[in-house]
Amino acid sequence: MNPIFHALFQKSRFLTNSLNEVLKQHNLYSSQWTILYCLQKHGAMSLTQIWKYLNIEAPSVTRAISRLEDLGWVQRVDGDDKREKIVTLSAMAEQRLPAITATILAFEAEMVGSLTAEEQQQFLTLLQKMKG
Amino acid sequence: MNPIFHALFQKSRFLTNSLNEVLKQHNLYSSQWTILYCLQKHGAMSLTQIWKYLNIEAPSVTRAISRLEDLGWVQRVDGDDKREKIVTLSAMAEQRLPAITATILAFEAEMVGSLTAEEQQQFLTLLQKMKG
DNA sequence: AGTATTTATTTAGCTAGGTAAATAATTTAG
DNA sequence: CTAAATTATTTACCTAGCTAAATAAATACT
Repeated sequence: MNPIFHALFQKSRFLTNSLNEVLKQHNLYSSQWTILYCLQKHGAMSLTQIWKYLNIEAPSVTRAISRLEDLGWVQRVDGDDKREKIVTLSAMAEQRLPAITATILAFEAEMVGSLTAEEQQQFLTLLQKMKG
Repeated sequence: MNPIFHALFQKSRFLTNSLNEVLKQHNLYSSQWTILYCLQKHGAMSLTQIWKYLNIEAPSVTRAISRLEDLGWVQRVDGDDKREKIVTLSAMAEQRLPAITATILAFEAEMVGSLTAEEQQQFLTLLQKMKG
């Protein structure tokens, strides 16, 4: 396997695992946090808006939202267009998200901390220059 | 989410999906190919050698090997140490792997082709410089 | 207005990773 | 030499992505 791909996949797995480790204290998984963060940033969103924004498929979002709803982090309500479901953060989520965001920011800072700001920018540029 | 992480996860997903697409013509999934490639490169390996080398957990390898065995790509034989199972490529795998490797190399070359050799090296260096 | 097409969501089922715990064989300690 | 600890693999079950197909509502066509 091309060493670039190998390293990229390894790093991706390592980072999600580490993120999950950090999120354990908040009883969350990384993909759940991704959705909560998205809702916090954009306000109420339909499922379609969420999966298009996160660039994952609809069924993955349906499942994640169902779980988050069971756990009390979000609510699903019918939209004016009765086909769509609008997802909103619960009061519990609004209350807890600041602390969670703080731990995430600390984690992210630590992870990329070994790179200078310039190197981080360089890395992003190269990543985006790759095909896809 | 930190844009570096976001971009890295997106790219990782995009690449595995693309790889799966390319491997469809050989009736393989990317993780299966990873193991076949590993065996081709190193010869017979025990399960433990495989999961340590690929840096994934043992149960993931057990499952993948079972599937590959069902499909006739590998055999599992008892080692001298009766606890361990040695995995070897089947004749079918030996016969087909060169063609598969060729399509993979073409795919990889296309994917990183938008970067110069120097940029590729730079990218790898930055990736490895990141924590983990 | 009534039918056909599109769109939003869900369901079912697949690969692919993870942890925790069970089992079986080997090695180590007393 | 036997009991305890370690090691290799497997099993069970979780998240997390995917595709294909089902369902229900809205829109477009004639």
